[in-house]
Amino acid sequence: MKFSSSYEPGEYESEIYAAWEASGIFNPAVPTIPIDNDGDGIDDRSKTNTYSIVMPPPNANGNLHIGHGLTVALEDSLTRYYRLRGKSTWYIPGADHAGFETWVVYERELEKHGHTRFEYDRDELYSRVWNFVAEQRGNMELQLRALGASCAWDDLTFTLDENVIDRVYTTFEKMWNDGLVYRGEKLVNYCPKHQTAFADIEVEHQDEKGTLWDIEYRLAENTDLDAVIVSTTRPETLFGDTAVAVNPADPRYKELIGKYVELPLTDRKIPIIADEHADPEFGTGVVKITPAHDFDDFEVGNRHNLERIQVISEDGHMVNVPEKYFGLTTSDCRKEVLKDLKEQGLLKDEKKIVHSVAHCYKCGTILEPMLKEQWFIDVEKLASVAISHLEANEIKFYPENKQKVLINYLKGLKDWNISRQIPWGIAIPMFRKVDVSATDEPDWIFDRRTNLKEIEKAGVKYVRDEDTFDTWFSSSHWPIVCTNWTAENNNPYYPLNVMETGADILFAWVARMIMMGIYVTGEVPFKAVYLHGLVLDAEGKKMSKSKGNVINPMDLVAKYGSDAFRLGILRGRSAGMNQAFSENSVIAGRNLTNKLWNISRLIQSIIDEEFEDNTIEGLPEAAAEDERPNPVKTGVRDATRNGIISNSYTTNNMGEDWICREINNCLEQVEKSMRGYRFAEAVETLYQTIWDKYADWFIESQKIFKNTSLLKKTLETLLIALHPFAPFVTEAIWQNLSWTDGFIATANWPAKLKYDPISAENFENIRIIVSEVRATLQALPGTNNAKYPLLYDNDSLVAENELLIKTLTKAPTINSLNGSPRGLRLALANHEVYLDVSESVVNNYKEALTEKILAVGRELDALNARMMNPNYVEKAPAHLVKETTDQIKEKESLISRLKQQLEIV
RNA sequence: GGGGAUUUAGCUCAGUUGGCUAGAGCGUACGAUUCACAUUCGUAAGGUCACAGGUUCAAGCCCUGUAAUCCCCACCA
Repeated sequence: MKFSSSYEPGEYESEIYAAWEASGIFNPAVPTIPIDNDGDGIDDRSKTNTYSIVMPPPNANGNLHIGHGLTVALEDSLTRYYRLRGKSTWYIPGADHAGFETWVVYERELEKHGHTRFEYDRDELYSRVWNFVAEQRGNMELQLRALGASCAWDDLTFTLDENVIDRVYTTFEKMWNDGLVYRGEKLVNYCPKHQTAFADIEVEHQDEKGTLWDIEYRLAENTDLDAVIVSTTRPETLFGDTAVAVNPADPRYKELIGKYVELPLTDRKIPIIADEHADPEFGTGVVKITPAHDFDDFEVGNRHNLERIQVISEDGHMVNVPEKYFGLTTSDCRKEVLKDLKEQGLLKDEKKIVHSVAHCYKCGTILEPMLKEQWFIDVEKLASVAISHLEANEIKFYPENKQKVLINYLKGLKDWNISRQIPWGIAIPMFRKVDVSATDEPDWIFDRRTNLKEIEKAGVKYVRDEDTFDTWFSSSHWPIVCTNWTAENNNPYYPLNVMETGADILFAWVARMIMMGIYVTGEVPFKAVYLHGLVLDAEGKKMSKSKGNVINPMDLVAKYGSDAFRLGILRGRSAGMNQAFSENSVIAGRNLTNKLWNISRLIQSIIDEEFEDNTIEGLPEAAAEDERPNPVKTGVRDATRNGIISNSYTTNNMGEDWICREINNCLEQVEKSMRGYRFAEAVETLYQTIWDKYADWFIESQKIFKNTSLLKKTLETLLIALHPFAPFVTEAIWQNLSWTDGFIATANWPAKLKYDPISAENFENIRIIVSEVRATLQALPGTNNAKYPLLYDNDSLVAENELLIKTLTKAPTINSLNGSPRGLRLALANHEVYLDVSESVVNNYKEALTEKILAVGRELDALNARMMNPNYVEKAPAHLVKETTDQIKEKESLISRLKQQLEIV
């Protein structure tokens, strides 16, 4: 006996994964480079059936978290399903240099050792981080294997691989030539701690309590008013004020437009301008304008040609301010300014308010709007082309509504800042002219030689821009670089069949992949997008380190097995929804794997018994166990795909026909669910079929009538169907069964089973009878352990299945009454089955019987009411009306029988 | 301000062109048993499908409105 009494995932998982990997079955069957074997000049691969999917690359030096666990469960189920369906599947793994994330980790590391980034130059830092990542790398790859990800490891793409950088530079050059890249001085969100700018999308806004101060700005000339009051939450920025604005339609200040006010604490005079930005309803209706430190004011400044005075430096200290305040931090400066304003009587009021404040998503530092020269992508064209492809429904979205959400986002998209002031990333391939005398040469040139700090072209010297690309700029090329798309080859793996990723990066990543995919290849990069929501803790709360409710997927894998984790995390989950997750669902998954294991164990023992019987009768002995090729042990497998081995089978009784029907339904349901990306539904269907139908009814009935060919066939079918979701246990069983061959991972998806539908339907009656016997036994008062003989009268179905019914109900005996009823008649409309109990027991059951009659009566009333409605009879489909009529007959017959019973008592 | 979603059993969720006498897992209660599996088997309880209208022979599902919860984007001097 090779099957132990329970499934121990730890004994099989790593061995099985190693065997899969070594055998090469995870590599696509169709080459990923062009071929033309038939010599017709057309790439043969474009004629084949491919399925491609790329992994959103996990951080190269990190560990997988629960979201990765979900991603793998989803993507690998798809991959394995389509592999079984005969497609050449290519699941491409990746690793992310995770620019900013990794940089933050490394910078902390530097700090720990008493260093700062400013002690090193860019190239030095880059190679230091590279080594740091190299040392840490590999954990997450092992974890992906533990989760069963059937990806093509040879094709793993790292976001800093040469081909990635090459492709990114090619695109950037094209954009530069197309005029989609420009260098501009703009306000950007800037983290003073990390000293880098961010894209709008990386900024986290939080509502916070703050103070709104009213400050008096005195008029510099004589008018009706002596002064105006402005309100601000950031008094320290007043040194950067270059105007105050009023709304042109505001009658209160009409006369003041064009006049000047004295800027407090300075000797500057600034103009009063008219701009729509000033809201007459807000505060006094007068607003100070600080173009260098506020996004709205920046716009106002552009409209009125105002000077931009930067008063906060990149490391968060005051500059370009009166001596007294110079060099202070912004918060110290604020205190000083408020104190001084108060002394001069210019601070008029202060109010507590709640306003939203921009924070660094990594360190939480308040972001400073900072005036900087950066590289920007003009997104207008890219976005509008993307919108037209989206509106043509070239990409199917799961959930559907995200398509609209994405279009809405693209419509309002602003130019994209792609410059980052951190060394860990892909260098921006732009060089600035240093020789100012070379007036004919452009200020900036594109050049790929970013390994050099300085280059010379046509005798002119240029120095490299020190900035790196926003990681989303390079990762927007992900489907292109992972599939090795080129303009020359007609790559059958591009576009991807599906892009599966988190709904939270729809804008940051998916939107950009679509824009870039179309820009580079002319085609959308994937045919479908499946977005998963957040995995929340058991209480529905977001997981976070600070809350201490983080679930580590690897812990669950170690405890219950990889399959249990996958089944558990898929359960009850649907596209785009944030959903709770608890260990319980993993336990349910573990129980299923164990159930399946034990089903297989039983079936194998039945096969073994038959085999022994046959050998006794002198049939030729099968190959000894040891001679059977075991790919898990040898790491080698037959190159041919497996067929289903047990193709010859027949059904011999109703239970067998019934299970064939149920398995067919299950297969159909799974196929349908997978087409619609309804993973939870597929898992649910398999769970029900394997447990409630196969084990509880079919296997139980097979304890009486053994049909080994059908047992083999049905077990294989269910194993294969479950394989995409529970790859390890199904493979472990497959390898342990005596008659299977090769890997289940490359088996063929099962065909529908043949069966007799009438016979299958009859088995439902048996199930109804058995269930009624069990329920009645439970309901009989005071008869907990009692077993009663079964009696029946004039019932051919029961007569033919005496043994089966007796076994399933655990009745001591079952006999025909031959026309003289006794005992308790069961509540069955079409069958006469009795429990052989004494009159006193029946008497005790009277109450339950009455209740039952009432219940059936209520159902009957509802049905009758339906039929009384002439509109129903007239308008409802005929088959429904007939169904109702039949049900009425059945209920009536049941009631009359139960009433008879009651009368007898 | 703009956009998107959710609300079904104690909990987590299914319920796909309306046919439902509303399902599952977990949990609960009662019972069983050593025979593939106690990671088991059997039985049961538990729901005015958020609320109010409407359309329809028929509404959990479609329409209108209301409430609660949540997310994203923009803005908040």
